[in-house]
Amino acid sequence: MRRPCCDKQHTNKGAWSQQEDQKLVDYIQKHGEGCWRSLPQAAGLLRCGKSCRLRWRNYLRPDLKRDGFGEDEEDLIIRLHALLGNRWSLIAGRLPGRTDNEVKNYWNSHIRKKLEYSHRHVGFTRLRAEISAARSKNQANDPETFIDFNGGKLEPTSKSSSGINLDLTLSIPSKNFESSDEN
DNA sequence: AACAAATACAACCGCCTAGGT
DNA sequence: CACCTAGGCGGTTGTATTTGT
Repeated sequence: MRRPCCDKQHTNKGAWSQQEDQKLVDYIQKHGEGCWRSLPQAAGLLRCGKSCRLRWRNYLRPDLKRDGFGEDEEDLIIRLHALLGNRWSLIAGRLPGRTDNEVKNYWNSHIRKKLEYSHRHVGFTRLRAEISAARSKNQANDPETFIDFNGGKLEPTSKSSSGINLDLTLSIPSKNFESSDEN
């Protein structure tokens, strides 16, 4: 049996209050991130360490964007998802100010529906064909190689108008590569 | 106006893995 | 090596809000 990450009987659950947020922010500003297990007690929070980490990373971090996703970002998510599947943290790593949770939620609630529509109406099918061709070309050369995949075309590095880094230099994972983008 | 259904997103859960011993 | 732990991840759930009837 796995030991629970904390004593759940003595922790709060559910939505965070403003006071809890403030305690967490204050503590991290003073001491920095790290040692999430001991943080709740040190910060005076009745929360599980994992919960603190999640709250900080997904909501309280000062570098997070809180506005909606732009077209550039949406396009990049679609392309990255076609390459990587549901590896949300990798995808989020390419989107400054975005979290894996945010990207995942956005995918599930917005993009997936759009793509279901697009699948039925040509456009996205063509994009996937391009991606697939790029993939097999790179794998054929050397399975360990890197893909330079810029905006769906094999072109040199560039940045989009909104400053998103579109230089998709990605090491191809050996397993689960043909992952769940068919749903 | 009242209710139901759909949507959006914050948060939780359990598994996996890297690193330390 | 095997074992343990903390941190990270993706899937899923819970709930507040919005939209439709």
